[in-house]
Formats: sequence, C-alpha cells, structure tokens
Amino acid sequence: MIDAAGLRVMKAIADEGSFTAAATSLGFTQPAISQMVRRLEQRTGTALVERLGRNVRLTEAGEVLARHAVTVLAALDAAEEEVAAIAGLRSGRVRLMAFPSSSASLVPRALALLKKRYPEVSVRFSEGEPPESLAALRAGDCDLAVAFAYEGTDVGRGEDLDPFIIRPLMDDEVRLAMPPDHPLAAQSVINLADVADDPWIAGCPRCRGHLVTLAHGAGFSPNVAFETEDYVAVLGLVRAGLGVALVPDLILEAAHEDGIVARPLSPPSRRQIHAVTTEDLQRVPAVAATLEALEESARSRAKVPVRS
Amino acid sequence: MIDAAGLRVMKAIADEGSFTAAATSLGFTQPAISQMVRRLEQRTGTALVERLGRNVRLTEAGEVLARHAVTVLAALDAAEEEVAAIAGLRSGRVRLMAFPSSSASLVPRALALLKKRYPEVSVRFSEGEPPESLAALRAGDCDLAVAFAYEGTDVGRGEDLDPFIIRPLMDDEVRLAMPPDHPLAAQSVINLADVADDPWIAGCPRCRGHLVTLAHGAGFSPNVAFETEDYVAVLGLVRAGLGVALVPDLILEAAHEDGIVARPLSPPSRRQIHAVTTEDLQRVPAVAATLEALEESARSRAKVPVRS
DNA sequence: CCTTCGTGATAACTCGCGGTTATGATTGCG
DNA sequence: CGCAATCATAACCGCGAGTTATCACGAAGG
Repeated sequence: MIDAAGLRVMKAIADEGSFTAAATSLGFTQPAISQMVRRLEQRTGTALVERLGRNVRLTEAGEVLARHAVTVLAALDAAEEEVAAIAGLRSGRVRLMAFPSSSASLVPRALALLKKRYPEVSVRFSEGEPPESLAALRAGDCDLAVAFAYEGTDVGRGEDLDPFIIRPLMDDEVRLAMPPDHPLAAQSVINLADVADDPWIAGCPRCRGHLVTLAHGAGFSPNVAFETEDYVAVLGLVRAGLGVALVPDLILEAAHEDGIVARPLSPPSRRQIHAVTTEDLQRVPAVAATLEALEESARSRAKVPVRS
Repeated sequence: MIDAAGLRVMKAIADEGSFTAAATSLGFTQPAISQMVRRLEQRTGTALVERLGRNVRLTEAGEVLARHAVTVLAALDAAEEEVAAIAGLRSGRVRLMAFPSSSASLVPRALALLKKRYPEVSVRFSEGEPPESLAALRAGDCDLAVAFAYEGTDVGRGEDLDPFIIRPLMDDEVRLAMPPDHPLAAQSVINLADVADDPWIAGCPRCRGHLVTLAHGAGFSPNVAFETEDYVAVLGLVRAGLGVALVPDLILEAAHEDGIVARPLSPPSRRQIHAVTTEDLQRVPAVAATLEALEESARSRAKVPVRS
C-alpha cells in the first residue's frame, strides 16, 4: 500500500518545505511530487499536506510518514550497502573445499592472493576428497570445490555433472616414487611394465583405481602391499623400501623429497585439477574472486602447462 | 534501487523455501517471483538465490536482504498503522480555536460528544476572537475555528474568505440585558429606540460595532458608558444598574441570570455562529469529526433553528 | 526404467504506476 | 498592479511488474 518512494517524497517535502524544492532535491519535476502526494492521500484516506497560500505544510499524518521515512530509508540504505559490499568484495564469504594434496601449495597460494586483493572476504576452508566436496556443493554446504580427475575420467565418477561448472586449473604429472637404491632409480623415464613385480603402495581409493588402470594397460595387475589415504605415509613407506608408488607432482613438491626418487612415466600420466562450482555460485563475487585466484595460483606454478 | 516489494519477495522466499510457495504466500503467481528475483539480481550485481535441483536456497547476499526485510517491513507497517489510526480516528489531534462565549456550552458539549465517540483523538483548545482565530487558521496554527458574524456581516471583515470553508452552526439571538427594575423590564419585546437615552455597556470591539449599527438603524447614537471584553463583567455592570447592554443568548445561557432581565429586540437581531476550516483540513479525519460534533452540539441546543 | 508431478525458467502480452512536458490558477511581493 | 514563484491539472508515455501459457528438468515412485 505504501512504499519507499512515497516515504522518500514525504521526507523531502518535510525537509525542503515545498513541492518544488522537494522535486529538485529528488531529481524529479514538480508535478511528480504533486501527483505522488495525491496518490498517497487517496491511499491513506487522509490529508497529508495543508496548502497554505503558496506554501505547503505537512499535516499530522504527513508528519508521521515523514518521521517513519527516516527509519525505513535508513534500513533500506543499510540493506543496499551491505549487499553492495558483498558485490564489491568489501565483504562476503566463500566456502571452499579442496582435496588434501592441493591444500599444500595450490590452495594456500590462491588464498594468499585473495586475501591480498580482498582482505575483507572471509574464507571457510575444509579438506575433502572429490566425491565428498561435490556432494557438499550439491547440498549447498560449499561454494567452490577443488577436485581432480585422472586422465580419461571425470571429476565425479558416477555423478551427474550437469549442474556444475568445471574450470581446469592445471595438470599434475604422476610419477613413480621409489627408494634411491631401486634398480630403476637411475633411469630418467620409467616404463610401467618394468615395475610389474614390485610391491605397490596405494593412496586414496581413486588413486588406487588409477594405478590398476595404468597397470592393466601395461599388461599386469599390481601387487598392492599397503594402502593409506595419507600421502606422507605413502612416501614414508616408499622411503623405507617397502614398495613403489604412483605419486602426483603436487605432493612431491610439498613433501621432503629426501630419500625418494621420482621419475616420470612412459607413457606419461597426468591428473587434471579442476575448480568446480555451479552456475549460480559463480555469480557470487566472492566465489568468482576465489576462482580467479585459484587460476592464477595454478598458472604461477606452471611446471606443466595447463591444458585447456 | 531496491524497494520494499523486492524485500518482501526475498523474505517470502526465505520463509517459504521455494518460489512457488513464496508466490502463493504473497498472492502472486510463480513467474512474478522468478522475474522479481532476476531483476533484483541484475540490480545488485550478485546472485541472490542458489538453485539446488528443484529447490532454491538464498545466497549470502540473499540472506542479507531477507534479514533487512524484517526491519524495513516492520517500519513500513508501523507507519501505515499509525496513519491508519489517524484516518480511523483511533488517534489524531485537532487544534480548535473558539471565541470566548462559545466555550461555555457549545464547544464543551461538542468536545464531550467527540470524546465519547473517539476517545483517542486529542484536542488542543484555545480561545480567540474571530480575527485572531482566522489568522491562526491561515498561519497553520489551528485546524478549526468557531467564529461568529452579526447579521449582514462576514466572519472576517476585511479578510479574504476564499481559502476557508465556512459551515453555519447556529443563530444566536441578541437580547437587551437590563436590571430588573428597569422601566422596560416588563415588556416582552424591546424596541431599541426606547432605550436610546440609556447608558450602554459594550462588549468586544465587534459587538460594539454591532451595537452602533443597530442604534444607528433605530435613529440614535448610543452613549457607551463602559467597555469590557469580558461578558461576565458586562452582566455585572448591568446587574449593578450602570446601564443596559446587548448580550447574545449563548452568554445568558452560561451565566447566572439572577438580577438580569433579557428581552428580545424588535426587530430581532441575531449573530450567526460558524465553524471555519480549510479545504485541506476538512479532509483530516479528526477535524471532520470535530466539525460534525460541533454541528450536532449546535443542533442539540436548538433554541433558535439553524439557518442554512 | 519410464512416467509423473512439482519445481523454476521463459516468452508474450497487458496494465497501470509514476514519470514527463505544457499549461493554468493563485498567491504574495515589489 | 504586474511579476515571479508555487501548486494543480491534463495529456502523454515508457517501463516495471504483473498475468497466462508453455517449456525444461529433477526427484520420486510404480
């Protein structure tokens, strides 16, 4: 029945003392004010202004509206400002989920970049393997996920990827990690068939799946002696001479490489690292800014060029 | 940029959990909500809702709007309610000015009536002779004036009566007041020429003017021995035998008539009592209600029929 | 697995709010 | 007694904001 525009007009009249002045103060013409007042009067069913010769004065009801206008317009401004702050990245929040090995360098570098640019944007970060992070995204518990996919697979295996927006960040080469005294340690490139008989140490379930696929391509079935989700443990086991492992570059970068030899495979194998979000969330400024920071962080590594 | 309607929509979405439910809750159709949200999103430059499968959830910015909506809509409702109270006479104020002799019975009876009907309407009452009250009306210091005019004159003598609305309330007969031992006290009707030689006691300036006019019509010029604004004093002087006076009925009604004889004149003379306000103020409910109460108060007296 | 139902999105149309310009009527002032 | 300033009114009009009709899709169930 009564809206912000009407209140704005009443307040302008109260402040300026005449229709004409109120009009110029609001950037309108005078008849706009006349008509607005008339509309308000017939809506409220009472006189709002009193015409005194060539001036006007507010009636009691008019004063009431002008008085409440202050409250309403202040609250409206506050709402507008708060949203503008979010839109202008002077505020806002992003919930980021990334798989563990990305939280060593890729993500921290991105978050540092984000913090430098938009210090007021707050980030809530948690670790999670791709299936988990995609589920969170789908459930609305997360705005942006960093996930990976081995070559030839998708980030979500059985998942429906339709609602997601997937932005490639970088390729991460998978190497064979072995102790320095391994017979093949001297080779610069490893043919997987040459380690068919070694005991294997497998990482996360998806990594194990990848190992099996690669081995199958090389004509053998790997003998998995140990399994652990923790890549620090994987490297420890390798260092202790208990087996060999396929380890992505990102992890080798972050961990001590002492006591470990890592060699590229032939044919080479990579996993692709993606940022995943949704159409809607991509339009949330804080999410877009974080995404951009992730892309820059990925580019600044640039050991292996990003495949588009 | 952002208005109450938008906030109402966001709040409805937050409360109801879906566009469809929000639409029915607001009495709109579903596409109206879709479009409203889209408009808001392109105005604010950020996503406000997150489409999750077939449901929607508010983003951070959307939550902000929904949160502020409570404040804004509450303030709007308060303003609307307060104005409605004034319009519905559950509140409101009227500033009434009346000439002294009307405040004895006409005005108190009217105010009692008003109070009974609309106990919440507050009245600010002050006394003032017609020129004063009309000036207050013109200056916006008064909403409703009770004024009088002797037959053949206007309420405001030199005044511009254009902006005023003048409602006749009643006629007030003017009588000759004299002490009981006056030679003419036995007559039921007095011919003014018969008291041409008596000393006169005059009331307010306008009343004195009226006396002079009437006397002139009767062929004499009155010998004004005393002048006072106070009609109680006038009656006292008459009672003391110091002269005769023209006194309106209204005053005789209110004062003790002991020791006074009051007789109608021939030809009769009356003053007309009017309620005066302006076009705008007449549309203020409290003013209209007071005016109506005054008219009823005048009718309920009905000693002399009201002349339209 | 396919159908069905409920959800939001989109298109096309319409109406009226709320602005404009042009002009008139008054009032108060020099 | 004009002159200037003010509000009112009329005619016009664009666009915001609603409608109906229809589509696309995701979730749930036989």
